[in-house]
Amino acid sequence: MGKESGTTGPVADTIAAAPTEQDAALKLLVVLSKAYKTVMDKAVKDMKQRGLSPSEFTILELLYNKGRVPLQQIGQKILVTSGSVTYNIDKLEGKSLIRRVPSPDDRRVVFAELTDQGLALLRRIFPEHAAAVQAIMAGLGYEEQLQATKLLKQLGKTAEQP
Amino acid sequence: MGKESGTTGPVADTIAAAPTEQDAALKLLVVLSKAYKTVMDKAVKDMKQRGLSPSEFTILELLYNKGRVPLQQIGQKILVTSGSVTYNIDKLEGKSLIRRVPSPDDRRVVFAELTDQGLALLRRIFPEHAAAVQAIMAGLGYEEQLQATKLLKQLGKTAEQP
DNA sequence: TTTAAAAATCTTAAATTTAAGATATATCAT
DNA sequence: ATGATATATCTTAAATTTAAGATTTTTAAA
Repeated sequence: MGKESGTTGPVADTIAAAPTEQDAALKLLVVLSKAYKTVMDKAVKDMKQRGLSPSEFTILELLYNKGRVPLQQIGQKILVTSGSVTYNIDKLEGKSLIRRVPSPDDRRVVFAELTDQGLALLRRIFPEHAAAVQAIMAGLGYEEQLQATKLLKQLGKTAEQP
Repeated sequence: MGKESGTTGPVADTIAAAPTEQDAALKLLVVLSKAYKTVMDKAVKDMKQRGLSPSEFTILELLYNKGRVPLQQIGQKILVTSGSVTYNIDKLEGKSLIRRVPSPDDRRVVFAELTDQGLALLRRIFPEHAAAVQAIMAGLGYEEQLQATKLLKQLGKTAEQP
């Protein structure tokens, strides 16, 4: 038996040779998953301490940055289904952190926007959260973070398959 | 009003200056999330076409690569809770793709291992899936994939906070 | 040995997400 | 205007995940 070779499969029993193209892709998927979950676990812990689920927090953050946003765009931005948007917007509205505002131009459209209370909350919470995220990402130096961002952006941009 | 500046926040109204350290960290989190979800969406689509949920598939893949694995280690490897492991192992056992094997050494421990049927399935499915993953990751070239893997591994390795 | 603490699996209920379809409105070509 | 198609939100049920705690077994100390 050869030495451990990560998640590369029953084949890879060579001595630290360069991975094949396919192995590189498979390994990237594994590492991406693990990094995402590890990082998210910590970020989520920070969010929950503030009484918000990750989806709730992400929506609030979006509204904080963008102002008034149609529900549909929220789903597109944070990549969840319309059902999930409705569910979370309901919860946030129940907490009086956001409000629904019907569009005057298009009666199908409903905007979400922060209430004064929601804005006040974010003004207080966001800097703390940002500091927490900074700490979470400290495994990479500044330049490495920029590099990772560039690569991940490129990876995420792969054309949608219709 | 300044030009669009991504998700950097209400502050960033400078002209494409270098992001602050905190902005770099926040942006990395956003880009990591999006890349993960975009990539996973496609990988999951591939898995579901084969009648398996992502968790089921990931567990099968793990057993395919590692052989007999204690349930607890499965949870650690794929980063889900023990409840989720039980749920998915039950489903896979129901499909006769894996079987539970009690450890002879430690009666608390239960191994999961592929059945002949499960092994046959993976031998057929895995190469196709690997090809799909390769296509999904094609947004990055080979060297870029290695680089991304290195960075993500480093990022995911941040020490656990007790 | 008895006890205390740790570890592994499972159970249960609640939380969350998705998938599919329903409804209302808008757009566009007739 | 009419009708067809597309879009936006919501509803519902099912699937999945988590959180918390129960049970069993192991380990180590007294």
